[in-house]
Amino acid sequence: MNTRKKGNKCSECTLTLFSPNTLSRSDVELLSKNCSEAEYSRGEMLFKQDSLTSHIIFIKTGLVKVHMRGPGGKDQILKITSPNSFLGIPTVMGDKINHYSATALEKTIACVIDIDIFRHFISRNGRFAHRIIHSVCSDELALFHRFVNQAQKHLHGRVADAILYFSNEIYQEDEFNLPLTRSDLGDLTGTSRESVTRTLSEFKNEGIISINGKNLTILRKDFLIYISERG
DNA sequence: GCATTAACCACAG
DNA sequence: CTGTGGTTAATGC
Repeated sequence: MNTRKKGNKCSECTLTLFSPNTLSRSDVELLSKNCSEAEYSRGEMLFKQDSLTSHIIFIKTGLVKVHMRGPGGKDQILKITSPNSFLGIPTVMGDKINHYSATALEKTIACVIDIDIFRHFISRNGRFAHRIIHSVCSDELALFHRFVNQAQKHLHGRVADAILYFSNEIYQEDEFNLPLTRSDLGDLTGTSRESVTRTLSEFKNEGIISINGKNLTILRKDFLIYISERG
């Protein structure tokens, strides 16, 4: 496998921009020798639950779902990862085996980084480590919120949350194409695909959103927020 | 009891 | 992959 394609310099990669002024020139040089850019198409797995890991992945463009299969065999989406973030840190730092899978939701370009070099940066470069801890912590906070919301809100609130999440966090638009199937939305909101379908058409009938297929437009964001807040 | 919520199942585009 | 309808279990008046 070609690790350094012509014109594919680490110094120009968004990874080095991830935390400005933290990686020295020699760090970047080292990184160049231990990472490789890869492209994943929709539905392709970046890594799979229960398999061994040997890499950290940095998402440059695209969208990835991080999901875990539970004891009942049902999938739960833990989070959706957008560009400029790392994937697989908990696995690499906490265990050797992936506790979850990662699957591309759309065409995704990512940098695959050797774990030893990643650990090296963490232990030698305080600024880099700080930046990583910061991102791991915001992930954890976001997860705490989702966890509580999931447990305490009703179906409508959870689906409203998901719509607002895509609109606010991912697309910054009121109109967008859902990157997930209904079944995936069920896995994300902890419900069944049928309930997602029903809830979305109820929102549509009530004039809160307009939806056909994957294309969704938020018509009454205030209502959506209201529903999100009161289960 | 009766109503509501939401999962599960089956079948049809 | 989606939408729909019927059934069913749990929970709350």
